[in-house]
Amino acid sequence: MPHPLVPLVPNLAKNLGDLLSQIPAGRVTTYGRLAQALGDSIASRWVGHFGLHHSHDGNCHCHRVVRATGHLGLYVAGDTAAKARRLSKEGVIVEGTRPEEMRVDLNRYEFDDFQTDYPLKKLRRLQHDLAAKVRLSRRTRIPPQVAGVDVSYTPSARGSSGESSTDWAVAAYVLVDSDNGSVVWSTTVSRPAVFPYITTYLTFRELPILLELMKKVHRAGRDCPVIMVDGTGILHPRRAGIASFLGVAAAQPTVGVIKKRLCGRVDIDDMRHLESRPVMLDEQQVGAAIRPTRGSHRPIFVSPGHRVDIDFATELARRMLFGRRLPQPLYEADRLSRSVARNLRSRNTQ
DNA sequence: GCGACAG
DNA sequence: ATCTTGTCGC
Repeated sequence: MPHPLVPLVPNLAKNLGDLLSQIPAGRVTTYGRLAQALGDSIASRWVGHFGLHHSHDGNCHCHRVVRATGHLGLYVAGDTAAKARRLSKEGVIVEGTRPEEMRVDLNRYEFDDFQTDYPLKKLRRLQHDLAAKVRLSRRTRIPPQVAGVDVSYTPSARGSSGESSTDWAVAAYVLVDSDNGSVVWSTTVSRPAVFPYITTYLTFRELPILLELMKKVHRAGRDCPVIMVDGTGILHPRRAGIASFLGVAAAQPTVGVIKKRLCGRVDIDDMRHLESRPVMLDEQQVGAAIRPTRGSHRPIFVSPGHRVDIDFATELARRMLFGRRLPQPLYEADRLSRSVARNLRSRNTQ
């Protein structure tokens, strides 16, 4: 039985292709405008990446996308000068001679009348709905075993003709003994990665494969009382990181751990080894920063996913460190998923 | 100049 | 996340 969350993930590449096809000859738009038409300007970096790596043919309108400054930017089917030639042929005046100076007058040519249903807005709605289901339950007992999950990727294999193919995702689940950090059991799952990485939308890239992984874990009778996730929980602009999604979807306690702060404010000056400091977001504590090692002052950031509170999430992360920067379940899940992804790549390369 | 955003 | 060589430091 497919999970209700999975079919709701849109085909963002197709949505973007549809938007591109709407830009008429003689007009241009910007990467940011396209991202807004998708529903969130934060996606503009992915739009730029898509512009340079999508499967391109002669009918594609991607040469009609320029930077917010009016500068032409890069082109998938040649250099910036080739992009300029195509625009000139369509009646757009390109100023400047050196490629990095070439620009168009956006006041004159910008097209922004997109027909769209804003797919990323719908995903934000899903995040708000999910946040309302999160329960921050008090907990004190560290269970005898703790699980960690992480996802790695194979670089997309590029054919000699230059067409790009889909990345493959590899998800790993590692069960660790909480007294000594040794690996008790592990498993992995692989599948194509369809949704792109867009910050604050990581859930829609990785939740489908994590749910498939959890199904496999359940069939093997290896469910765990608490799962650590390489991603954040309520430490998220909409209080709905991937650890919260996984916890609610799988109805299990989850703890989110990240290496780089996603949002919120925290004072990390002069932290002592294993000290923790609150991460605040809109006057509310959403997690904690922990200095995990003696050597580096660089903290990790922990937050509740579901069915745990901030104190438990913090204490669990501390207890699972065993001297490493990352809690042992996540360290092992990272190593395993990465090594399987590496082998997948070499198999596909030959 | 400011802000800078998981994997 | 992945791409990447040597280099620096314990």
